[in-house]
Amino acid sequence: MPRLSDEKKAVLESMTREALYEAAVGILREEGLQGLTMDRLAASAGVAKGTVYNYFRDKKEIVFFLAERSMEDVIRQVQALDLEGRDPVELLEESLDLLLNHMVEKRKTLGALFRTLCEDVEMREMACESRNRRPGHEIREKMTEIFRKGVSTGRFRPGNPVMMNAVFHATLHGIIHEFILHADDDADPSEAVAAIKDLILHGFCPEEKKKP
Amino acid sequence: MPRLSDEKKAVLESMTREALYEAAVGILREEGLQGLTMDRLAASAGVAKGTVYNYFRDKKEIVFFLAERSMEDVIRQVQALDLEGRDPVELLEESLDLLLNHMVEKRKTLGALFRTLCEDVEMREMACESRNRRPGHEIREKMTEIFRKGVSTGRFRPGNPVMMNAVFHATLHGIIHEFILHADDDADPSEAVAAIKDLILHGFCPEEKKKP
Amino acid sequence: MPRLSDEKKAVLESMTREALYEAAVGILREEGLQGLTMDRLAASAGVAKGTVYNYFRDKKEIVFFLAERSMEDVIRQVQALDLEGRDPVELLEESLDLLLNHMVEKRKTLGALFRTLCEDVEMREMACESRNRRPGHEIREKMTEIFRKGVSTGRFRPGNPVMMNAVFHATLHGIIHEFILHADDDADPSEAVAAIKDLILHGFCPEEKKKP
Amino acid sequence: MPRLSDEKKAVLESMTREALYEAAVGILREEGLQGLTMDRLAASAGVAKGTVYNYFRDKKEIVFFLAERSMEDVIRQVQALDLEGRDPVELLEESLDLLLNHMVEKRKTLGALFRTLCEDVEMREMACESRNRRPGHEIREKMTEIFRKGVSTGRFRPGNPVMMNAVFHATLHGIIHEFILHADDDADPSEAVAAIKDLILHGFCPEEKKKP
DNA sequence: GATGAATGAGGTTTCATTCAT
DNA sequence: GATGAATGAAACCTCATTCAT
Repeated sequence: MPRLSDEKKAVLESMTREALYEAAVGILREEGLQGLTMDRLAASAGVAKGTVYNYFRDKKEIVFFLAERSMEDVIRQVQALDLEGRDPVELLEESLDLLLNHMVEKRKTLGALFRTLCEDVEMREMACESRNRRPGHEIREKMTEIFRKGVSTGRFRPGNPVMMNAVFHATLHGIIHEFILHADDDADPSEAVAAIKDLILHGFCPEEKKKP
Repeated sequence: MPRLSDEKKAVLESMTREALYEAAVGILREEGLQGLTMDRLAASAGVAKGTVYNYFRDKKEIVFFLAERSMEDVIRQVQALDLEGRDPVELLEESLDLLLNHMVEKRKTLGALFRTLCEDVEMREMACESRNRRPGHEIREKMTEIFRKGVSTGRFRPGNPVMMNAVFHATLHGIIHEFILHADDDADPSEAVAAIKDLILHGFCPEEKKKP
Repeated sequence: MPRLSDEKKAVLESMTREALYEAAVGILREEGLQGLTMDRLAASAGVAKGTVYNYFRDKKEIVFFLAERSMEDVIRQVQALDLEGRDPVELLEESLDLLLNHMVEKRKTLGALFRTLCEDVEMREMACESRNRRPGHEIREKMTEIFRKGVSTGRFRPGNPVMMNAVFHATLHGIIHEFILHADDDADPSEAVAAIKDLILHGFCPEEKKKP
Repeated sequence: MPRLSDEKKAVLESMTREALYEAAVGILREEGLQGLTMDRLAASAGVAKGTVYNYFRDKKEIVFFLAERSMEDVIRQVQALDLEGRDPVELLEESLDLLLNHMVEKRKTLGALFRTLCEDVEMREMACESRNRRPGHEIREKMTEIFRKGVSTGRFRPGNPVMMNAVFHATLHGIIHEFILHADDDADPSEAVAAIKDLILHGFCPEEKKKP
């Protein structure tokens, strides 16, 4: 019967992990990154301080986990995009939609995470150590492909696809900070989203017909 | 007699302020935001810790001062732009040049400042309390005018000028974080700057002739 | 049937005890006393943390066990010395050889143990509670006999044998700390050993002929 | 009038230092090294925790300070010994008297300190980094001179003076631990002291006439 | 009996701010 | 107005021990 026991354990463990995730996200939303202390996190998740350290080596690992966890969905969605035989402009628009929706939904969490990731020197180095640890790198890679295709097929303006991709992400990054984060919680972000799409699509793709 | 004494005082005071500014910027550049403690600031400026508190109520005020001080130049430059009888597209490009140059020059300082300003909940509220306290608001206002003109004259794409302005600043903000901050100190940012200009100008202004 | 089962149990239990001993000694050797945490001990011995507590009430008991276990050999050897009809000087030298050899071999372990035993107030009291719990007390008792004989036969200098014995052990104790412990791992301790023997033998036994 | 002010400050500072020293010694005496936490030290000295860190960078520095401070007297005394034209045996006895008296007086403090110094890996390295930082090194150096003289003049037994010196100090070290520390607080240590002197003097100096 | 996740008291250190001189 | 020692809240992290499975 060890099978059952193991399963139970796994379930319990994942429950605690989940509780920690939820608690952390909640704190970020309400009090910002400064409120995310180990004490508060433990209390908010309903576990002892030491327990948190059974799940994460240190605070940095928690932020990493949060980052990865809160991007899981959108990473899957972007990765699921089939590039073959598709118009790069359409692909850019589709992925932009995915990303913007995701950002609107998780604005607070993402905002806090990006800031943490940028802020902490050690953490930035950790993230850059291996390309693969940088949260969201999968998205960047997929998008690079789209930019490459768009440029090579002439559907995008000429330019270095890698640089365009970087500018693209920088823009999204800025949007999170400046825009969504500062907006009132209840404000309808749809107008802003439209303006951003406009900038990006016109900015990268030459005139002609875009999705009306 | 009191007249002269007052002047002396003012001069001395402004010298200390200046020393504090220089010291703070130096620390930010070398050690990042985390290194900016009151102890280090005072020591680096060559004054006592208590003296810092004679000039600034608390740490937040210092960061505010830094923000304002390090944008003074570019604010003046942007404000000096004469909008009358000029082509909005040209104006957009000119101001973009001003802003990007400024950003490249002061990347480290600005990066640290923006992050602080975003991060701290209290500080954000303080900044929003009165429109006028938000550092750089003068630039935002001037740029809004440009966007308004561009849209109304048809030189820019149709849209809400206020929203476009916000997207514009968000993009610049993102650029600072993602781009300039992460780049190696010695990396030549000119290619990135070009890509950004491309995005912005094409993104906001309809095809036709742009500055070659 | 129960007989066999009991035996099995005993064997298993002693195996675990042995594993714990080996693991503890290994940790002491490599990382010093600070590395000896219950977590590391359990992991290193290949058992669960809780299991350790089935074998030892608490951490202090482990250190006690280590102390006793690592002196077992030398205790047996010293106890095996036949005092009857022997020259006390010879006996002193023989037992000194035994003890010094032992110390050189197990310097790291013994060093860590002695320090722990000295340090912890509770533990010291526990050790003194009953004479019999003090690790190595058998050696002390045997040596007292030798000193008694040596003094009463005039082969040793006059003095209180108990006090001489205490000084003798204190010296050995100091040697472990200062000498063997600090020496490089590869250093040849033979010169030091010779110097110690010299001090002890000349110090306790009046001139004449010693083992050349 | 800055002169007076500076003096006052110096006095105040040295008073706090003194208070910290006294408090630390008191804690060591009563609760052993484990009781010496920053919290307790601060409370016991009547200052805030942060204040302790204004005087010592970290805990290790405190222990170092204690070590140096509690050996100051005896270091001065030993250094004051005039080696010229004196009998090495007499010198050995005199310095031994100084050291033993000192040890009897400060047994608890010294015991705790030696143990700390031995125990902490980092600290041991710190002490050994430069010969000069090892507390008490002045004594060791002076004594080496005595041993050198004693051996070269034939007043001591033949042998490597450096090694003899090391054995000498190891013995004293062991004495502190085993002997004085374990003895009841009220016990008269004079008999023990006599036994130690006997061991050392006979151990290092060949028969003949010693101080009666 | 074995397991190892949970516990939480306790440790060290940092740093913005105050205030007597 | 300048000074900087004192403050103490608050942060992160460790680890011996317990206990439900």
